[in-house]
Amino acid sequence: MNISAAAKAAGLPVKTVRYYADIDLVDAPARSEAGYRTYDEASVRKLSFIRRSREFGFSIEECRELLGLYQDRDRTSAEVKRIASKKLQEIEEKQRELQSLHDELAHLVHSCRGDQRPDCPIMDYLG
Amino acid sequence: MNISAAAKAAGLPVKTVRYYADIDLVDAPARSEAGYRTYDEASVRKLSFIRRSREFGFSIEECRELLGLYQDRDRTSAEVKRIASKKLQEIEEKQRELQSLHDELAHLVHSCRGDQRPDCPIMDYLG
DNA sequence: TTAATCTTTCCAGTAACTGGAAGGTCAAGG
DNA sequence: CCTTGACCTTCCAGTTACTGGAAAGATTAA
Repeated sequence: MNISAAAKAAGLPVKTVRYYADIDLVDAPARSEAGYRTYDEASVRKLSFIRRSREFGFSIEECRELLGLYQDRDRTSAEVKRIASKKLQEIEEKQRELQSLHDELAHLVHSCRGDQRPDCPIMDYLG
Repeated sequence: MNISAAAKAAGLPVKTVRYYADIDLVDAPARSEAGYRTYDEASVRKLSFIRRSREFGFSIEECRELLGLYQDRDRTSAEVKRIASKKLQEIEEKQRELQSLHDELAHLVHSCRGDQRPDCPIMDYLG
């Protein structure tokens, strides 16, 4: 799999996929005869995991820590569990925030007439 | 109201409040005798509007556009509704993604023995 | 064969802050 | 009145996480 197929599968721009290897967030991929980066399913899963983590406000460094959970075989599973549980709590908090954001916006959208009259409650609320 | 009170009321860092005026996203605030920025309820509402919009995933430029919509009463609410509906769909997609991230991590946490042995069963998952 | 569409590296630029120095202001306590 | 400490100011530099573009090599489809 070349970089654009992998990027598409992971839901990331090609540039970003290269960038993540440049900063050693992921391993440098194998290269083809011609020097093209080649990817497999495992690297795509990893990139996808990073994308999802990034979308929810985890910094690159936090992603590094999360990936480390899976990769550092020297860690005891107790430590993995502790770190993962902490991140899980953070994710659950983000879920609650996102839900309230969703409810708020949904309420506004549904109470908006959407016609030609400039009396939209979205504007009233956010203004 | 000085900048820190306004920032607190709007839920933004002081630095960010100054930044938003620097980039002309909001009007430059009035100044006290000593040169301190002074804010009123209206400017706090506007800053709060921007914070909320940013939390909904609008970029600074989109915030500029939304502020323009809000301030131009000749626009129809249909246009505002269209933009807000699009953002709502994006939030719903984010919710699905966040759930999958949650599930993945929860699986890791729950399948971990939590003892001293480094044999978490899904450590191989990401390659 | 040729045009289009990949891919590479490298370097520069962007978005949206964020930190820190150097210094002025203000309210409270001694 | 003086000092202390928490404010505030400007300016400039640094950060994070990409993102764009040039120049050149590789691959594919017609």
